[in-house]
Amino acid sequence: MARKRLTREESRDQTHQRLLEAAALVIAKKGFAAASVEDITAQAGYTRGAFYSNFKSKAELFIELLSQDHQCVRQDLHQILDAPQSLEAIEEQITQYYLRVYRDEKNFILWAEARVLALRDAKFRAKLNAYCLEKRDDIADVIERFYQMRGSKPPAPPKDLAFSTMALIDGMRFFNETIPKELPDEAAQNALGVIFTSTFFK
Amino acid sequence: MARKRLTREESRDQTHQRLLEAAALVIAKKGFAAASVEDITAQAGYTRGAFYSNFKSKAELFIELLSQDHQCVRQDLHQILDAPQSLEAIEEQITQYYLRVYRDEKNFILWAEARVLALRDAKFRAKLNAYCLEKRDDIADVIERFYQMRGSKPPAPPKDLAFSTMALIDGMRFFNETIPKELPDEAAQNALGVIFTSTFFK
DNA sequence: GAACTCTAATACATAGTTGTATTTGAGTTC
DNA sequence: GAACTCAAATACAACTATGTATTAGAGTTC
Repeated sequence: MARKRLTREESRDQTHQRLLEAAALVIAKKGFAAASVEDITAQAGYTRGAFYSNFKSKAELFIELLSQDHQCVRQDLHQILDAPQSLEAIEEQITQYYLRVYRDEKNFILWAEARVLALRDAKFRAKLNAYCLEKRDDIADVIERFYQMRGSKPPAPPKDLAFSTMALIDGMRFFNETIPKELPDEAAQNALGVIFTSTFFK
Repeated sequence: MARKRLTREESRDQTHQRLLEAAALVIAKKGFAAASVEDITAQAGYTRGAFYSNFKSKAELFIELLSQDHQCVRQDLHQILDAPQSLEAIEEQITQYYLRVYRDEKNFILWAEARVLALRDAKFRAKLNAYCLEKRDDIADVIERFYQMRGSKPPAPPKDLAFSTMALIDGMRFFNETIPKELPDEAAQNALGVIFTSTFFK
């Protein structure tokens, strides 16, 4: 039960990370605007002093939180996609990967919060857009390689098709979350599948 | 310049409506959570007394605001779609209609706010879902009639396709709003067009 | 037009939030 | 181990928001 005696830097990093995790919980639960600094630090087991000593503002904390999730998702995605493979394998792996991400309710809510915040905070929007474009480009790469493998031409610029894909998935995820009864997983996947198939495989 | 002397009911209705309009402005500007009752009434030229005399809560006001917009949009849509017409005419009119709705930034933001609020307020979500399903059914009707006219079978249940359509449009609208530089109107429309075409016209 | 009624203003009491200024104490340096 | 440094706690002052209770005054009723 010997608890390690932390160095100052380790201790600070621990606080920093705990605050981020607590913020994820509280923001998902109450929403970004309604989540007070007090709420976040209390959830993490600290007082507000810890917050102001670690972050300049709530928005800054939030963007760091999103950054971490973005990097995680991105890394996972690359691990799947970077090895060259067959069309069928890619399809299968993307589906599997997608199902995994799709299930994570907390992070889904965080990104939804982030999007509305981006509508009115220009600085925040700039950061978020950067992540968004990275993701788009990753997806556009896949689409481009996909069409190359098939030897056909994409029906629109791959980057635009990538935006469409992201829009479609996010939007469906929203309905799936708020009206699960009317749009169960199977229906959502089926509808997505139809559109993907007809767009990318026709 | 003779200002009409209003009856009590007229006066009350006027206040009610003005508060709704002011709320639309303020909520779009600051977000639902950050928009205080004071902000809203001040914007309308009243004090908080007017608010509490007209609404039970901010959420109730908001849902009424959304209801009005929903009914407007719906009525407009029906006016276009209810008269039987050719495939080409429908396509053209939907495009025109869509472009009009697509432009309205304020209401777009309001619905985005509404969606995140729906994630955590069950009562609010129930109301919003009702509007959402009405819209889905309207669109599903169009899709169904569309395939009947063409004499082919829809590739998925029309209601699910309707959800996809809504998801896609909302999602693209979001990118178009936050990253207009990367996704200008033409690109968004083009990408949407490709997906619609390949899904519905293949 | 006097008594009445209801809408919106005002007053009030409470509670929550923010950021900074200051203090405390655990880690660091020598 | 004494002096030092910095992360986090605490204290503080200003501000904002909420809902209700009460009041004022414009419409209504007779």
